[in-house]
Amino acid sequence: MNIYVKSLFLSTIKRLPMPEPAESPAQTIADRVGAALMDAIIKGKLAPGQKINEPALARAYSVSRGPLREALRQLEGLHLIRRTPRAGSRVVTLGRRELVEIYQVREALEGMAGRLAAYSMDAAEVEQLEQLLDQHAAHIDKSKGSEYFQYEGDFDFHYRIIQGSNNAFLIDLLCGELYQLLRMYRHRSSRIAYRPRQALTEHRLILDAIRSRDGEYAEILMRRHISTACKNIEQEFMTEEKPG
Amino acid sequence: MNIYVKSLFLSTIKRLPMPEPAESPAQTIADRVGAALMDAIIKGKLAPGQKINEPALARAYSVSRGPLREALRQLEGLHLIRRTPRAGSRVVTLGRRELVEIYQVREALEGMAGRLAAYSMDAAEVEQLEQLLDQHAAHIDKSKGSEYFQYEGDFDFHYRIIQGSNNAFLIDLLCGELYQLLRMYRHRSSRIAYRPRQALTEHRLILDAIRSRDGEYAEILMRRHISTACKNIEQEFMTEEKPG
DNA sequence: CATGGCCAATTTGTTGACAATATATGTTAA
DNA sequence: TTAACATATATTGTCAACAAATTGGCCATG
Repeated sequence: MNIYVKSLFLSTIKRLPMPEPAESPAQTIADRVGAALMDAIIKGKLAPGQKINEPALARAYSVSRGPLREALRQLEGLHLIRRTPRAGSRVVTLGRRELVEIYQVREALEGMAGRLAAYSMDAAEVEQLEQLLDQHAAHIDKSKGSEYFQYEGDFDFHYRIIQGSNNAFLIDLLCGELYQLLRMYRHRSSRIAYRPRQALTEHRLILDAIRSRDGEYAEILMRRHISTACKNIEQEFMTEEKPG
Repeated sequence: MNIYVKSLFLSTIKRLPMPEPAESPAQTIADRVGAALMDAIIKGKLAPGQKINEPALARAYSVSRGPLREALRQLEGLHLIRRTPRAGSRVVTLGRRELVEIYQVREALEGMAGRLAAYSMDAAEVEQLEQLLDQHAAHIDKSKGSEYFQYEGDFDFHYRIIQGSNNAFLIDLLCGELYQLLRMYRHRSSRIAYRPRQALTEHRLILDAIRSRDGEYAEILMRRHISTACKNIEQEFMTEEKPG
């Protein structure tokens, strides 16, 4: 009996120093083609509503249909494609209705993330967040052109707050599936009126609320911030549908 | 996806490992084995943390490994299994921390569902909901024993409110992935102190708020209701961990 | 001219075999 | 005995071929 316990104990110690192969490129083909497809869908290379031809796609990515089909299952879980049992898969079509629905959910979840972050983030994380916003301010003052960076920076801010919520399930939900859909909208209306200065101001307010550990206020501010963003994109949709 | 939900709440218990193809002819093998695995995980036939052996499982369900792997990808999206690239998949382990995390998300999302339902449900749906609660009351008065029905009834109530939210994305999120995890907890602590009378009372309050189109109040009541449920299950966990 | 059924061709679903990798076992040296 | 190494087994990942089913076109018919 002692022998069992001892050897078991030692073996567990031996495995502990081994870090999780998080960064190692030990990804499978299915994972890689899944990521590639995700990128292609978000960037519009696969148009919304487009039918997915498995043999053709497999040839395009130089893989077999097995991993491809696994990737498609994964993308279905991310709401990026819709498949009907024996009729094939299509890239999801995101309209104005879906925009509002997704942003309603996002408002609730990221509002919660803001509240939780106010309770869970430590001083160092808050400090880093402030530095991030300083960088954003510098970028805005310097170059008006680089809109792309503004978007990425916006994502970065929200991303860190979500991470700061310290709720693994929430993090998974927001970063895993919801954000891919958001990126799809972003890419589509890339010439949107983003107003980086207003966004930065709102970000600073949220940061202040988090720093003073006012979770409820952080949630309110985050919800307003997201609600505003939704209205901006929605307006873009209107001008898109009625180009007159 | 809808098929899952349907079979869930009609509470038809299948003893066969896989649903007969005749009942779901439009489904693919991967879908059927996915549903069967989901059921097996939720019911504990595949223990939490258990390693998944693909050849063995494939033999058990009389399928090839292709569809099985597709099903595993799907289950991974539902957070029911976790897979590491070349080391295989394991059934997810749900502890107390995960319970709180999931219920935090549930509280936010179902609270929102309650609010939206107050604005979107029509009079007929409200009426049907009231009839459902009347049935629950009758069941509680008649038979104290059938705890199982109480649970199913609880799910049914929440399910209808979610549907009433009229937000397809929210419906998909709550009914699709979150509810499977909830069912897993429920099955694990099946002897939980459920208190159907208190739940029914709270349900009636929520219904009243919806009927009077008071979305904010419906949200508050729903959040409290879910928060209470979480505390109940959490207490069960404590007695489980410290059986003294 | 429209409609309905039939046939062919493309596409999806599935399978079993093959290759690459990780896990387990057994052996040897310290 | 422990630790490290080498081998062997088992399991995961991948592929190409097979089976089933849907889509589209075509022809015949009302």
